Amino acid sequence: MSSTIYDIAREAGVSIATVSRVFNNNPKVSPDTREKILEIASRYGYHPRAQAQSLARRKTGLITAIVPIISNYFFMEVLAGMQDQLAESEFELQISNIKTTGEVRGDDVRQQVEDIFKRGMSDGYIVVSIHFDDHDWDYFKKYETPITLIDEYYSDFDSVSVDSVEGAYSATKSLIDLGYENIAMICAVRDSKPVIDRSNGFRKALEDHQIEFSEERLFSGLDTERDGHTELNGYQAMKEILNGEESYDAVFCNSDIQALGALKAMQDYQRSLPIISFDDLSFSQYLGLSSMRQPMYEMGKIATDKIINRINQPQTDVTHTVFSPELIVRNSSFNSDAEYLAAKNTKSVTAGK
Amino acid sequence: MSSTIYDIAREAGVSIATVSRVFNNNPKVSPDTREKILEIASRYGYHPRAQAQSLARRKTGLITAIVPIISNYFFMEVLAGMQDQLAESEFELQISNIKTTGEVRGDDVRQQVEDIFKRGMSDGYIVVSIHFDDHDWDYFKKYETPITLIDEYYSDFDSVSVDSVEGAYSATKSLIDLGYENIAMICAVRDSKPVIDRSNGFRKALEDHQIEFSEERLFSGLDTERDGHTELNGYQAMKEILNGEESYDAVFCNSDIQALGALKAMQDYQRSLPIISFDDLSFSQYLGLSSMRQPMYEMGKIATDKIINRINQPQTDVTHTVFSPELIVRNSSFNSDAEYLAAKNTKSVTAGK
DNA sequence: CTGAAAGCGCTTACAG
DNA sequence: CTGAAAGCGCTTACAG
Repeated sequence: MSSTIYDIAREAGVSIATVSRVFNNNPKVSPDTREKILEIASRYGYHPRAQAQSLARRKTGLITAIVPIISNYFFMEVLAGMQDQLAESEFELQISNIKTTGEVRGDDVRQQVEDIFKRGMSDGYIVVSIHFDDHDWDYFKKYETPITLIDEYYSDFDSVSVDSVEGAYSATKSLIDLGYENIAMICAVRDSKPVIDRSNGFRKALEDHQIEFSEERLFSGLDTERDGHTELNGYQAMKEILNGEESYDAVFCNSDIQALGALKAMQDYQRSLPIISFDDLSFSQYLGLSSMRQPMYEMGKIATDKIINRINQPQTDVTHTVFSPELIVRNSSFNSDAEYLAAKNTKSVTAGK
Repeated sequence: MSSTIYDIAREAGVSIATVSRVFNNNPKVSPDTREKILEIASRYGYHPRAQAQSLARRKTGLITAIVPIISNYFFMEVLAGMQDQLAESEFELQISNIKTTGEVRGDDVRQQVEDIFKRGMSDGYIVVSIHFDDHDWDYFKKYETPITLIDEYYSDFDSVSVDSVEGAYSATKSLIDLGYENIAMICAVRDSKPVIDRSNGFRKALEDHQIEFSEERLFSGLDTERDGHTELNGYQAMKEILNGEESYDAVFCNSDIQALGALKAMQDYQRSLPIISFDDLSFSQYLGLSSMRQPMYEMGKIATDKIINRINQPQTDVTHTVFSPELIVRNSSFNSDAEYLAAKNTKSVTAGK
């Protein structure tokens, strides 16, 4: 394609080493030479080819975030944290999306992730919301490449996550504390990691408060796109709750995106049930939706910090950061706005920002 | 770091050329040799380094999507289209985010984009929702690299976009046809490209229907984050509309994300105004929000198709695809659900999916 | 079917 | 301050 270091060197009447030095900000180049080279380079639109540099330097200056398409909104907020943290570093961010739904099975997901590691494109990888068992993670150690996990835990890789079980427990408990007794949960695809954790927390909270748990309290929706983390899935699940025999008096919902659908179902069926969900995406505030807040931005920042440290200091001890999600109370927790306002004035409630 | 082609060749007792052939699926390798090499490679976790391959092949097999952080939700849907289209090709997708807001000025944005081109990381670039004047785009031609534009137009690069002016015109007209006469518009940062186009369409629709246009009909909100494409901005703008002297009877809103805030403002102030917005993000259906639909998924697909063609056939004629956005009518267009239901049964309304 | 060799576009001691 | 040369890890005609 375009010009190379040889073209510039020839034109400037110097060796390629000197041209290289100019672009690496090596101070040992005379001002005159430097200026001349810069001028010629800019005329030719020359810049060292990234691939050639990585090869010669034996490092790429890149960090790759590996993200399932599923994580959509969640990831957008994590991403912002990564960006901001990276801004002060010498690394650039690349994003690789992998498919985790549809006809794609577990093995296939592992293969996709492995392919990314194999290509050796980056100096380090931040893997977001991808869940494997210990055996699989263990297998990846053979690539000897720095890896940091977000929203997942494995003992030998740095990680940052939120305690989902505890989060679901507190959300459910807060509903119980508000006086609701017959609580349902909107799940998603039952064997997905978040659903397993959150339904466990839900169950435990009920049992700890002498409310009988049964599988029938769990509604999973029909849509399995993105493991059921869709508006449609939440709509379907809530519809089932509203139209069933049992009359539930409150709902804990697996994710904000599903809650959006659930809210719509309540509206369509002219029924209203208190609901608390999980994530606290940026739009939830505008829906008046109570939610367990995952500090996604911070998670992105911390993970980025960890991966950079590990790239620079491969031998440091592995660290795990686990956040306790915080409940953001908004009016969806209540049967009416009046109740919400009343509650806001007592200290039992953490006001939404 | 890990093993190279030399390690594998030595271990297998062959030349590196043979190892290379195996990984390039060159049929001219004896089955025995192939199997042996594959076995050894898998034991070592060997795979050709992407950087070295690109250098030797003089192509990277990569397509980079350059995206402003601003485009968030819009981009998520475009991305899905790119993924699906890429699945059948030999290319992989990389995403590069650039900052376009905060302290970052126009020149800085150009510099960020240029840096990406310069690094020469990819065989082609899809630039999403980044707006420059002709002079700047012209300047980029010197990189002689394939570029496709989404949500932007420049004569010498392939592009796919939506006619924003026309879209705003139809949205406004549909409000007028419904009988509203005193219509306000929620803008965002006034000199951003989408706002300029959409307010022009808005203005033209009013004027064509003998409704006087004035700058006072335009409400811009205070928040300038992401050029004002935020929930908060929409909230602020709607608050101003509701609390002003003038009593407007309907609102055209610059984007769905702002409409979300506007809806919340109506709720908080216990007032309801018919509203139509622009984008039709996936959640809008669940808000009952009428919106001009941008076919984002298709735009992603088409752009991907164009860039691949150009990489393979650099000399083809430049093509431009311009969509006319389609109005998706939901109940936010009306003063009450009853009106919506009534309208649904006449043919003047395109039903929401 | 296989190997020796040139080349991709850089960086970086080393020597001066 | 500058250059010659080796090396980064591959691919790909060319010759056999």
